[in-house]
Amino acid sequence: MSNYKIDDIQLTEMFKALGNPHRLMIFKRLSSCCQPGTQCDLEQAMAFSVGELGEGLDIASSTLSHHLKELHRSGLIEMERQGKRVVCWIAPETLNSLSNFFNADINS
Amino acid sequence: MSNYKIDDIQLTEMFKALGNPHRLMIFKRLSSCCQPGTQCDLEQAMAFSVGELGEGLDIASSTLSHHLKELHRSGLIEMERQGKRVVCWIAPETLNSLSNFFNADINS
DNA sequence: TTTATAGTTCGACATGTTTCGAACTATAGA
DNA sequence: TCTATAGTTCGAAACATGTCGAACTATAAA
Repeated sequence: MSNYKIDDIQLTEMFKALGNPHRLMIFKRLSSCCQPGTQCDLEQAMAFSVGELGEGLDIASSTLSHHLKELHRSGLIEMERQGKRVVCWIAPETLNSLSNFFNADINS
Repeated sequence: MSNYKIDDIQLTEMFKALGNPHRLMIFKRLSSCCQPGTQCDLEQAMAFSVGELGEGLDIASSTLSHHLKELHRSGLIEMERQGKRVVCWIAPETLNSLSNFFNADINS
């Protein structure tokens, strides 16, 4: 089921976060653990490190860090230090909530 | 079914368009004709005029016009002059495509 | 304790975005 | 044809964002 409703301010922040090509790439990379039609409920199972997320993006690490901070602030991703690295994963319920926004009860 | 895949550039533009509080409000207003769990297949049946979309937003008409242009350029909405007014409606397939993006096959 | 690896924070700069009001275009009706 | 209504375009100002390199912090390993 999961009908948790995100408020408009947070929704705007999430879309703003995804409205940048680099951040969209990062988000897609993080989403790649989720099988079609299902929710990624393993959460951290397929988490990526900051360095892995930046591969192929051709941006400075400081810029990458900034983008990840934006994704985190918007509520789209979670971050946690694990030893030398910081790992990231899609915030649970995020995919469902956003899918629902376009799917159904948008009616304010 | 409808598995039309939007490319990353257009996707970024759509999210950028929705990443503004005024434009998100407009988009939600336009989506309000769609019933929960269904696609709005009447298309223009519940189209709104530019003026109607700006009601309660408390922005200048030039600003409203700019926001609608952004929503249109991103591919989220359609616009058409009907007499004295210009009417807007959600671009068909948009809601499905975006819902699918979060629902399933994000895998680039 | 020193060194290497992994990220973050900071300041600066260039570029985009939001917003307005004024001036404009398009249509319909008197 | 003149006027009112509905939107758009333009230029300017204020503000936000994306980017970098340099300097920093945190952890692990030699």
